[in-house]
Amino acid sequence: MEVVSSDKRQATRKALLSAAKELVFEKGHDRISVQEITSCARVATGTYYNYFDSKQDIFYAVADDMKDEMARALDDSRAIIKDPAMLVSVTLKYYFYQTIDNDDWREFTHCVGLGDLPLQQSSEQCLEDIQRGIKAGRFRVDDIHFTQNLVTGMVSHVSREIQKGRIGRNAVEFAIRSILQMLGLPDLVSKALTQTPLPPIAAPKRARRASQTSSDITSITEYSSAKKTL
Amino acid sequence: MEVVSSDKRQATRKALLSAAKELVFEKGHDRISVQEITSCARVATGTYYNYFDSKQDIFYAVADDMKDEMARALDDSRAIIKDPAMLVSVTLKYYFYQTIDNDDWREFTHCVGLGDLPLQQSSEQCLEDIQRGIKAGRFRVDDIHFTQNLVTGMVSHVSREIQKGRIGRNAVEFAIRSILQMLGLPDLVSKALTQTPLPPIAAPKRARRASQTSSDITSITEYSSAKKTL
Amino acid sequence: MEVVSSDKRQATRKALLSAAKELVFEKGHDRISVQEITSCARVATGTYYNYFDSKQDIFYAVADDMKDEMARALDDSRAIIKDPAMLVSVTLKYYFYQTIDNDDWREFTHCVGLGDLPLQQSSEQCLEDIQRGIKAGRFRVDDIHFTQNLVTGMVSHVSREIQKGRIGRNAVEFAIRSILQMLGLPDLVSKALTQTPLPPIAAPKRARRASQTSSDITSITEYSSAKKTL
Amino acid sequence: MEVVSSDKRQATRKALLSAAKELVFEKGHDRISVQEITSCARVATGTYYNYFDSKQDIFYAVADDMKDEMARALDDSRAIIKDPAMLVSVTLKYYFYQTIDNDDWREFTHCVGLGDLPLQQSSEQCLEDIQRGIKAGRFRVDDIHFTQNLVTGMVSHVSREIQKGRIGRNAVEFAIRSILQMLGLPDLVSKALTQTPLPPIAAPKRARRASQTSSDITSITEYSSAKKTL
DNA sequence: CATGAATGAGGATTCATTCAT
DNA sequence: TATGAATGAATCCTCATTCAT
Repeated sequence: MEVVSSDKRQATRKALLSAAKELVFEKGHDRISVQEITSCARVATGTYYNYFDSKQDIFYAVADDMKDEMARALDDSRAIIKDPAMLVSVTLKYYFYQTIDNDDWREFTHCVGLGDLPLQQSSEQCLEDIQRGIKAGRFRVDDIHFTQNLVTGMVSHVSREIQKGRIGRNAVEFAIRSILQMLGLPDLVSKALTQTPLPPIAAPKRARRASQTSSDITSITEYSSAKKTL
Repeated sequence: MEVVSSDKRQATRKALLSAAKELVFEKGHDRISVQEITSCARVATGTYYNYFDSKQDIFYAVADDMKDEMARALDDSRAIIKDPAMLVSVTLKYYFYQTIDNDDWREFTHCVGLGDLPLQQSSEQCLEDIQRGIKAGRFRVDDIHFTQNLVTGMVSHVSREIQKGRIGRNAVEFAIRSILQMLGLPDLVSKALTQTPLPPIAAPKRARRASQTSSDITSITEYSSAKKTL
Repeated sequence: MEVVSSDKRQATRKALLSAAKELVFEKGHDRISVQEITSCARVATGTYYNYFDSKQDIFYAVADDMKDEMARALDDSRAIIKDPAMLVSVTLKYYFYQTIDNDDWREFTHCVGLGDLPLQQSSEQCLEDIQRGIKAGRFRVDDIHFTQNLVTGMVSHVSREIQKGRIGRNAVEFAIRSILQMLGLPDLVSKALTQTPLPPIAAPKRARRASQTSSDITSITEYSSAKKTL
Repeated sequence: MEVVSSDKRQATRKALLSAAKELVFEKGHDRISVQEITSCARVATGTYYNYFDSKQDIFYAVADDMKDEMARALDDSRAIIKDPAMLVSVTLKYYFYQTIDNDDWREFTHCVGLGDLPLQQSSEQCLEDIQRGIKAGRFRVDDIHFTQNLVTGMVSHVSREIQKGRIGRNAVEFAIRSILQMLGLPDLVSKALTQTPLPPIAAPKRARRASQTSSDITSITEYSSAKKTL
């Protein structure tokens, strides 16, 4: 009974979330009305407020949803990694590149007025990862919470700097290596771990409508391959 | 009398523009009402529509205003440059860095819903620059309009890529060198011109409130100096 | 089974009534939603409509509930009174003072939009009382129904006048005496019965929060003792 | 120009106020929607918000309006009174009886959720009256502000008590006499002034629809004449 | 041109009520 | 009967835009 009800409830909630997500990418957050969301989700206006307290609320929920998607996509890869250091390395790398490259996320956070919010590992999981490494004898840190906080801060900071073009993309590897060193790993190990290529993780993407930006200057996009030489 | 009236007209228009600009940086574009703009500019509500056709209109005007400011700041430097190639080089470099670094512009275009609009040289001026180079015998191009278009496109494209962190900042010099070569300059000359340091141009900036982002992770900001080594 | 079900039914009904009553005294009638009532009564929204036909309905029911409480509190006193004239006298006095002094009732009726509804004996009971007096040979009236109606009307009228301050509180005794005379009692008896002090009846009251009105003018409250001399 | 504009503005404002006042007496404050007010005032919905900030606001304005009416009605009488003591006496008496008897005010404040707000002289005017008496050598008080506050408090308190029927109407004279004594007048003078009959002041009244209360019991209203004997 | 009152469509939010389970 | 999700009309309020003066 609870299950049935819960099922229906979740379905409606999901419908609203999907509608909201879809609309955000069509128009900008402030152009969207609650009525548009509900009619797009094929429910009545009032139904919205059975699930969210205010118009803004749903956007935060969508953000959480996207974060969960990210996390889930990574979980499969994380599951088969035994080495704590490798786990940290892979996880950080994943979030770095998602923050930088996941245009959906960037567009969404901007549209919704969340600014340049970086995609990040939950601090809980980060903490667990560090603790696991300590138990396994691979990490050595003084204050575990402070360390976690610092790691989170570094990721956030470096992501932003890269996004703003103030530092290059290879700063990612550099940052991860530094973090691993901070966790007490020897230099060489840090370096080695960093260079391990990312296992192919199916980062969630929306179906894209053809971007109109590059189409008219395609002949120029060869320059982006220049990054290898720069 | 025409002059006086015209003066007054420009004054009112300027007041409206200033009000709009100021408000955009305080609140987000959609939080601003026409009535706020007019009351901030100390004119009546209706007056607005003697100068602009719609609410959106003023934001485009503000954008143009900011572009003009940019252009004027550059004009002094351009005035003393005789060599067309140098002119192109300096101008492109200026707009590149403005696009990338001028946070006011970025914030403004975003707030106003103009997206990631790059700051660019007007196509007219660009055309003139190319023509001047041709007359002076320094440039050699087949189709002058096509060339101008291509240049504009490249700047736009490369700016965006840098902003997204997909290529490093040094892509700027690379791009300029490529453009100069496209215009028919020999390799060495292109290279030389590119490396000429930018004369100090007083890029217009608003008074900034201290950013709170990096302050709490200052110990980490050393990494941003890493960009030199990366 | 009918009994069990009926028991449960009454319990739910009571829960709703209590919730409604409680909420009325916290917020004003229009601030209360059906959903608040149900959640306060710990039942589902829809359950409400198994007991009441509309939102307003429950407030009438609460009013009846309060009236019943009043009546019950009086019943003990009435039970031991044998003399019909005394019964009428005591009953009328009770309702008079309840109407005037019972702030809960006043607040409630106002909040709920019932206006200045006086607390009154049910006309049925009033009729019985009169009939009993007639059978006992103490009352003498022409038209029993008309008399009952008149009594009811007088109580209602006098209560209101006292509440509006147009006549003093002692009008209560005067009114009762007049009614007794109307019922055919000799003058002296009427007078004597009227002056019989009210037996202490535990008038139902809610727990009150301290009134903040008089506290700041305490030095003045001595004047309220003036009522004895006026 | 200012005058013209102001004229129109005041006209609209007045229309809204009248509409609101009228509607309050038809329905209860919460039954009234802004749209009803505006349509009753024959203006557009939005116009309301050019004059009042919220739905509640207009009711406070109506209250002020009614207060002003009261004050103006009294002003003629006040204008011809030279003696400060007489001025105080007459003024207080006026407000007392308005608070008690003005059913419009009572109904209005209740409907609007202002409770039993007493009609009072503005504290400014009260202060002036006291000061005038002092200058004329008729009053003698220690702290003028404290005295004013006390007077205000007494009026408020006594009004309420009378309304609740806890003290008789004659408490009015008693209260005024006490106040005059507080202001330093000799006993006999106070008494004499108090008994001066109120000059006939045209207290503002709305056209009343026939009250349904007393109509059916008219034969009983003779009892209200009982107040003389009580 | 300037003014500012008037407009009314549009949007967020609430809530009495219904109904399928 | 109980449930609680769904409904959508109603309400408050905002604001771009118009227009008479």
